[in-house]
Order: sequence, then C-alpha cells, then structure tokens
Amino acid sequence: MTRFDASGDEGLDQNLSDDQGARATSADVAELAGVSRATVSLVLNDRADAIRISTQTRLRVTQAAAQLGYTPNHAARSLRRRRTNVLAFVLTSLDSIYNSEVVAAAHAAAQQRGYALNILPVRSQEWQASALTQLESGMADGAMITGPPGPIAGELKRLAARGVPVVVLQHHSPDPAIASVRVDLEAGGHLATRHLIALGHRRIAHIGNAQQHLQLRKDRTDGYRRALEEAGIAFDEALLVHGDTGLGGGGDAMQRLLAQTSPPPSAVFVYNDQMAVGTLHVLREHGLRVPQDVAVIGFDGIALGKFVSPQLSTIDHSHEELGRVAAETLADLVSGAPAQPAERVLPVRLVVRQSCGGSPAAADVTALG
Amino acid sequence: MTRFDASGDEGLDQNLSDDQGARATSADVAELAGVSRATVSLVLNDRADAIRISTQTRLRVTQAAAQLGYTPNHAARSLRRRRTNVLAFVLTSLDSIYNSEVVAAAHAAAQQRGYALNILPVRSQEWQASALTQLESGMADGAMITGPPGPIAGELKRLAARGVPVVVLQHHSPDPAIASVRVDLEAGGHLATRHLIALGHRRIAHIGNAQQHLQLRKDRTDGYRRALEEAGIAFDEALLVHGDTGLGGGGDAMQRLLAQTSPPPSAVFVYNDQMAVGTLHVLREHGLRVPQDVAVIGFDGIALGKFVSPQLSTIDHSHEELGRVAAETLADLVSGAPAQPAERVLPVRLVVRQSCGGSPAAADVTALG
DNA sequence: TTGAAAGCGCTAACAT
DNA sequence: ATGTTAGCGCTTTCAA
Repeated sequence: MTRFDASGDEGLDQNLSDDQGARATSADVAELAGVSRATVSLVLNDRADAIRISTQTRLRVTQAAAQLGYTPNHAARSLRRRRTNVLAFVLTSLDSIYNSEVVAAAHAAAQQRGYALNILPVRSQEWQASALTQLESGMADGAMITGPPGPIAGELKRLAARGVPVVVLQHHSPDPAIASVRVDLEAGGHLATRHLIALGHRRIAHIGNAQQHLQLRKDRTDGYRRALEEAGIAFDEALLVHGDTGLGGGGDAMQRLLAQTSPPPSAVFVYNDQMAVGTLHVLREHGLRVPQDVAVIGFDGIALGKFVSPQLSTIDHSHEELGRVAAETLADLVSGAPAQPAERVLPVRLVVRQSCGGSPAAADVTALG
Repeated sequence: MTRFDASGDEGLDQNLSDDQGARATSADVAELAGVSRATVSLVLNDRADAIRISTQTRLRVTQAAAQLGYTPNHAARSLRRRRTNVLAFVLTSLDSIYNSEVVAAAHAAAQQRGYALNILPVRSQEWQASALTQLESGMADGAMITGPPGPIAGELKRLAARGVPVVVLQHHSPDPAIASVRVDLEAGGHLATRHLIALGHRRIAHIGNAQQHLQLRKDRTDGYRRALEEAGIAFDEALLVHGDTGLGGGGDAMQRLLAQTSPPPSAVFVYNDQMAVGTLHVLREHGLRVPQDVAVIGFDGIALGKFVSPQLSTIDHSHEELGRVAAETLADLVSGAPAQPAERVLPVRLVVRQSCGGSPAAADVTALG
C-alpha cells in the first residue's frame, strides 16, 4: 500500500511467493551436501544401518539440512513407511473435564513412546462421517476411542482387521478382537451405594446417563442395584432417573426426581462428578441442604469436586493410569504385539469429602486391587 | 488356544494377517470395474472434469469401490494433492473448560467447509518439539493456535512463510503477517472493573495470569487500571496478584491476597472463570461471604459459572463466534485468500449474576460492537 | 562407505 | 468418454 512503483508489483510478489513456497526436500539437502538422497535419509533418521556413514558426510548432511531448514514431508514419509507415527484419540465430548485429564495422560505416554497424538473431535452421533473415515484412510496408526462402542462395533472391527488397532476406553469391548481399558464401574457403583447405606440411608436415588439408558451394559447402575439388594433394600423405579452427561444434565434429572418423589430421597448417587455439580446446584435452589437433607456422591474424581460447596464425595480412580495404559496398549498393538489381556480393568476408590456427611475415616475403602 | 494342530499355526496366522493387511487400492477398484485408475479417481472424487464419465462406468466404479470397501489412502492423496484437507488446532492446556467450547465451534465450522479438524495437544512449554514440527512437516494445511504466541513468534512466521497459514487465538498477532482472532480483553477488564466501581467498590483487587505476568501485553489488567484511573482510584500494587490459570490458581492467589492485605479488598476481578471458582472456594473457607464481604467477577462466561454458589458474574463473549471465525479465517487463508483483516476483535458483554451483588438490570452493558 | 533405482497410492496433464 | 504417463517426497533393498 505504500509502494510507488506499481508496475513492479507483480514481479516482486512473484519472487516472494516463490521463495516462500519452496520448502526444501531431501533432494535439496542431498545436492547441497554433495551426497545422494539415500544418504540424507540414512543420516537424518539415524537408522541402525547408517552406522557406517562417515562422520564427515554425516556432518555435511546435518549442516545442509539445518541450513535449508529441512523438515521431512509427513505425507511422503508415511506413504513410504506405511506408518504415520501418530496415534489418534477419538473424543465424543470435548466439554468433559474428565476426558481432558485422561487425554493429557495418554498424550504424555504416546510421546514417550515416540508417537504424536492427534485428537479427533466427534460431535455426538455423527461418528461415521468424520473420524472413522479419517482412521480408515490411514491417517493414524491406531486409535483410542471414548464413547459407547456398541453403535459402531462393526466399523471398529473392520478397522482393526485392516491393521488399524483400536483400544476402547471406559466401555466393555464390543468384540474379543478389540482391546479395552476401563475402570471397574460396577464396583464403583456398588462402593458408592454401600457408602450411602453405611451412613444410614435407605431411600437412595440414582441419576444415570440418558445415552446409556437403553444399552445392555450399565455398570454403575448394576453396582447400585447390587448394593441395594445386599442391604435388603427394594429397588424403587421412581428413584432412578437419567440425564445428559453435561453440567446441566444432573440438575435436570434432579428436578424430575424432586417432582416425582415426596419426600425426596435422602441420598443420590450421580453418574459423574460434572452432573453431580449440577445436582448440588438444583438442591441448593430448592432449599435442600447437602448433606443434611440430601447426601450426594459422584463418580470420576475430577478436580472440580474439591472446589464446590460442599466438597463432593466421589468414586475416584487414576485418570493418569487410564490414559497411560490405553496409550501404551495401543502402542504395543501398533508395533505388532499380540493383544494379550484384551480387557484391562483398573480399580476404583472411595473419596469422602463433605457432600455425604461421612467421616473421612471411611475414605480408605477400596474396591478391587 | 483351542487349536489341536499346533504345526499348522504359523501358516494359518500368516494367511490371516495377509488377508487383513490387504487394503484395497484404487488399482484394485480399477481392475474390478474394468477401467483405469484415472477413471476411478475422477468418479470417486466427483471432480468437475468427471462430468463426462458415462453413467454406466460411474456405477461400475462406485459398486466396485463399495464391494472392496475402498478408502483412499490419506498419505498418498495428500502427497499428490499437496493438501491434507486437515486443519489443526493447537491446544496448550486441555484442562480448560473454556477451550473446549471454542474448539467445538471451530470443529463445526471446519467440517462445514470440508476440513477435518485435528487437535494437537501441547504440554505447556514444550511447543517446539511436538506440535510445531508436525505442522512444519505438512501434517495439516493450516493451524489455529492458542496460548501466548510471543515465545514462538519466529516459528509461527516461518510456518506461515512456508505456506502453512496460522491464526492466533486470544492474543495479539506477533507479526503483521499472522492473522489473529480475539476478544477485546482490555475492554473486558475495563467493563468488569467499571461494574465493580459502579457498585460502590474502591478497594478492587485483580488476580492475573502468572504466565502473562512478564509479558508486554496484559490486556485485562490494562482495562482494570484504566477503569481505576478514570474513577480517580489510585492503583495499589498490593491488590494485584497472579496465579496459574487452573481451578487452583485463583484460590492460591486469593490466599496470598488475604495474607498481604488487611482489611481484605471489597471486590476482586479474576483473570478467568475457572480461577474465579477457586477464588470463591477460598473466600468461603475464610468465612468471607460473597458478595456481601467480597464481590467477585470472572472472565470468559463458561457454563460452570451458572452452577456454582453464588452464581458467578462474568465478562462473557460468544465462544461459538470465536471458534467459528478462527476456523473460517484459516480456511480462507488455506484456499489462498489474502489475509485482509489481519486482526479480528470480537466484543465482550457483562453478565450480572450473584457474585457481585449487582442487580441484573446492569446486565445490558456492552463494550464494543 | 555410498549411490542407483524402484515404488508406496494417488491425481492431473496430456493423449486418444 | 476414457487411458497413459509422469511424478508428489520419501525410504530401502541391492549393487558398487
């Protein structure tokens, strides 16, 4: 805009963009170093059979590469190697605090094993279109998958058969050929409910996941029912409601629970901590005190639980371990390891804070080792 | 494990994996359909110049592709097209509720424009090693970047020069050649502080971002100081503290603030909502009532703010718009559009809830249109 | 100790 | 209306 010589513009711009577009290739590096492309590849990848390249050549190559700012082209490399060195993490809901913690751990583990981690976000039901085709096209060497695998079991199996191993997180494996890493949700549900029973509660409600409502497996709920049964408490259909898994979902479900029961239940076991925070909020709005009027316990052990009032009791597990084990299992599968323990189950742990009124002494109850 | 004939194992496994590894290529499809690979490519990509392929051939090709379960190889296609059709979103901290909302919007916009979106997680300072090399290797056609671009301004410029356009989010562009999309942080800080002043506060503290402490630009803080100045309130160094941006960071900073001031400030403007939730928690622990004893206002407008007690007043903006505009700008740049408005600034909005004690009537104050 | 050559799977000119 | 050919940038036998 500040130029005077309009006639010179095109030439200048041309030159500029020519220079810019010219990313150095391994051929450029080879030429500058006065060696062949093969040698460049050997040196820069520091492969085992490159051990006999002379130190001089080595130096010339690395210097040439540095001088040109050479970065190997990912597509070309992947095409040739038949391997991307990327692991994918398919995330059904980004807005889950819990997931972030697991992903962070998976990322760290992947990096340590020499893999990059790409997160593929997926907007709820539209699985197929987006992420699955990406994976089938070989964009990553393997994938970790959150969300219920049931609806896409077929696709997952096909993926695995095509050589893109899959590890399912937090759900039962839909197929013996697919590995899974999860926590013992049933034991967690049992533990939570038992804790409430031990505190003297008999009218214990459960807020579940609406999306999982129709599925075969609903582990937390199974544990909840088992605990009731063991305590000789009859299961009451009216005390079981469902909500979506976001912050608002727990509150909505609690609303319905309050509307359809009287008196309200004396305790609620909520599907996850995020929903439990919403539940606390609705109880507060209804003038019900927690834990005096209603005890609340969540699931997952997210950090937020320590920052709300009252602090949230919950069923915790190691998010770090879950993410790490998933990434490591996947890395093993990618490098051709047999999927030995197809199903890995991690233990859960009761964390007593304030929302149930229990004494912290009860905190060392652990289910499954 | 249920096999008897141990001697046959190897042969069987061999066959099995051979079959599995055999992903169909376009050549396979061509052969089955009795056409050339070029035709397959034209039909399957439905390109403009494929308009004259006969309906018969077309059908044969699509059927053959379906029969073989053909999916084009991403690496090969990217190599040839010099284009991946992927946009990257580089995320410095996954554990930020705010980011999730922005990413979701960017994802939706990217998909609509025909791009896949990959999230590249980055563990705090280790920028270079992981994400930047991925981008330089051409793994994506362009990138959206969160986090302060200052430390990596050079790399970003090089990326852009190499033909990988970059859009910086939530920060001033470090270079005129790099586009940025952000909200008016200074106006937001000003708005928040003015709100507190309007409610009669004079001793107004500010909790900032520790990582941004030493940077040149600290927009919210600038707005805070401007509002104080305009109201004739002297800036008090003792009322300015910093914390990390997680849930705990706000609380830690508040601790320090309470320790170093007496009486405590009557109001606090906090860097973001996440930190503000931690701040509320610490105030509660110290027996200080919000808003009666201390008023609190946050920044960002995350959903969580509505679910804590008291509900958090905040400076909000459209997360959807931010993510969408960023993705669209990037998509434009990737397809060769000139980076016209290099810097796009979105407006902010005051949301009055309970944590400041202000009446909701004040809610319609908007800064910048 | 290094180079030459082939080819990964795909697309886009240029023929026919 | 379809086929031929060349080549994207890299790695990896095999040969020298």
